[in-house]
Amino acid sequence: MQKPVQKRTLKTRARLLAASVEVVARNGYEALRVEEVVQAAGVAKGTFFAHFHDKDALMEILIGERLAACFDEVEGGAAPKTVDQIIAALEPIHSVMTSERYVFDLLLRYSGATAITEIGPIAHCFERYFRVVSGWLETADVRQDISADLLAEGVQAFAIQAMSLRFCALHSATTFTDRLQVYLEAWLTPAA
Amino acid sequence: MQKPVQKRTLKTRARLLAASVEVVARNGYEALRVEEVVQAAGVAKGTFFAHFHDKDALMEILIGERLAACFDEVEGGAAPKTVDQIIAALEPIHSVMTSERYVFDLLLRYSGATAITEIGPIAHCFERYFRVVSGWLETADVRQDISADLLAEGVQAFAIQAMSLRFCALHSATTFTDRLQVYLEAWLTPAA
DNA sequence: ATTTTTTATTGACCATGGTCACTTTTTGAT
DNA sequence: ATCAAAAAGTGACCATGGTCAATAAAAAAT
Repeated sequence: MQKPVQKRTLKTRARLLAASVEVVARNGYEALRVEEVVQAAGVAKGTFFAHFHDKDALMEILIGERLAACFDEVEGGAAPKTVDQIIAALEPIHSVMTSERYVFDLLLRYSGATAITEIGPIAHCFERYFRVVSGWLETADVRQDISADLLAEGVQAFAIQAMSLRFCALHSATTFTDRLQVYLEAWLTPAA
Repeated sequence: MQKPVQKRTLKTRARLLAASVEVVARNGYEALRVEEVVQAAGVAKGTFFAHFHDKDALMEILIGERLAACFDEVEGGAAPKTVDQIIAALEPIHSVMTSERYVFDLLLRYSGATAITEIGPIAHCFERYFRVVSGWLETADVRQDISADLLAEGVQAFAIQAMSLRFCALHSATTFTDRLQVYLEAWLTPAA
């Protein structure tokens, strides 16, 4: 996968990815079947697994790309200063992350790199989330007693918590945004 | 499943659970195969799925029971007052939760109730986690500007974050306990 | 006791992700 | 151009979770 020298390889991989995007567009991520993808791409099943270690690896790429596009957009704008602005700025990212329960579960599963040598697309996204938020917090209107990095880790933890509860029937009284706002105000601008 | 009136049903279910515990004891949760369980229990495969909706439902029960035992133990002790004491008190629970990556992933996946009518064993555990910690925080040496409930939600979020990073090769420099301590001090006793 | 009805069990079968020995294609050396 | 070696592709096959019509057992009705 590191050195796809042959032109054929690139073309096959591109066909597989294009077919996957198409299949996902039709029925969502969860409903994607490898069989469907290889048929749409016109290759054999074995070829799929020569290009992607497993189905999850393909999903990582697809979802990772979508999130990367979100990050590009988000980083294009001005750095948010307040809690409300931060939540608003992150909204497109959180929206994609919670677009499907299946997607969110997969994100959590691959949020950390298993081995140092292979940092997957999703782990990259979480790294980027951390860096972006940390960058904002350095000049934002927030508590200064702890580092922006630590604050950013907390923002990530609370965002994940709020997204988790979004899928939970028990806590559906509060909306995702409202909950995240309560969390982040308590975390970023404590009054104690 | 609600009304197992027949004695036979209870016996079969008990045999399946006992066999499962045995299988898990031998090779861990991840390696459990339904085929292995039904063979050990001496029943047909279909019987398994008449008693448990799917493999995950069995896992929820097994892991839920283990966690419940931890909670019983933890709740038996005195209420911790400081961050260090809280971390120490929760240690047995966090230990089980991170005993296997497979277990942790499953916990995250079922931490929320899908439907209000059916709160699974794992969702119950997280509810209990929340209640226990919230109870402690009411009389603990922590910030008082926000409710104990909100503080407890944060503790849960940070604990999950710390546990996640425990499985992440990128952030293995810091240990789980150290990281959680940094988080909770910043969350529960902010100096700003 | 016999029949009927409800409940539990069975195992052949299916769906789907993943493997691998073999074939085909490409590349590079002669 | 020809051939040997390397890379890519193939599809029959496997592993495993899950289904369901048929069967057996238990409970209720007669």
